Amino acid sequence: MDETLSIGEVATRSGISSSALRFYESQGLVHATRSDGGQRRYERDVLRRLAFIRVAQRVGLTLDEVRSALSTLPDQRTPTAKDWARLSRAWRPRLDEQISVLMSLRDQLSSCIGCGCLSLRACSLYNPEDGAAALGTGPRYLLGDSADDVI
Amino acid sequence: MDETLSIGEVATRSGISSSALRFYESQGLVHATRSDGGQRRYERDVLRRLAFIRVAQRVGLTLDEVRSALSTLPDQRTPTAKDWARLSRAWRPRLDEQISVLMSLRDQLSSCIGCGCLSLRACSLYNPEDGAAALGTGPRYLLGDSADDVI
DNA sequence: GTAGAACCTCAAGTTCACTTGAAGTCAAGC
DNA sequence: GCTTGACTTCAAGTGAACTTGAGGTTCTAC
Repeated sequence: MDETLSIGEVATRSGISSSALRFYESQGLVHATRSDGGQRRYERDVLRRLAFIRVAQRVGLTLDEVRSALSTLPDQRTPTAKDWARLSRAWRPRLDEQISVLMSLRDQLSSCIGCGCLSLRACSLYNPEDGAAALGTGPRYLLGDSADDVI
Repeated sequence: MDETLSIGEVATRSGISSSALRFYESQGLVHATRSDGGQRRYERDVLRRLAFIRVAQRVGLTLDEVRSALSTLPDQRTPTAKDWARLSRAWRPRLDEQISVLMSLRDQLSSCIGCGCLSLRACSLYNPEDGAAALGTGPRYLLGDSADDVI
């Protein structure tokens, strides 16, 4: 009975696939030691770390942001409940904002449904307050551009 | 003064880039006639269609879903305000669900912050009610898997 | 000691919603 | 007539978060 876990065990217990675990390691999100034969061996506290990652993703963080957050954890000792609480507290405003954006979208939609306009200054579904600017190339998962004077 | 718009005019008025407009056409989301020289000419009502697409994306629809929705519009006549209202009414439950998922995440997070657990049955941040199953390959923008017994 | 499951690496593929670039054509004003 | 800017097509690239596959090694159990 040793104290470490194989990648398969971690995958089963965390619900995160082995390939994703290897990917996370390549991205510096988790760490594993190796067996004599070169296979990954995980400390038990990796599970909490993975839990953090999972929930952070649900909150909408990118893995880059997750890495930054994790990098503020102490290196020397196993993080405590307090450490994790500190990190997750930072999500609150973010969640609040997401919720309020969706709620205002819903409310505006209700008033737009009456007229079927969908498209005007009067409607303003177009101009969400969050000025999420140029996102570069690639897909846009949330559009935040402005587009006035349509129709 | 003709009645149609060039791609540049549509881009300016809709806030959607020319390349995106061409892409939308290739995906069957919008339609354009052609000038004698082969350049795109848009009817004025394309702007409302684009408005619909934009807002639908903000609600979280994929372009595939947008195409399905648009395909229920009448082919023979220009869609009326009523037509658009019918389509956007379908978004309401979707928005409601998104909001409630985020709100329960926020609430659970609040109670978890107290203990820093982030990871347990007691916490349940892991098991969101929406059973969004195997999403196939590619990135996961919203995780909905279950992973019990972590830690 | 060996079968078979589980692991390893590395490169390439996947999805979505576009963008970028190359190489050429059209349209408007002077 | 000519320049210039706006347009055309088509192929390939982008970013995020992984997955898949090929080809090989290790671990465990009998």
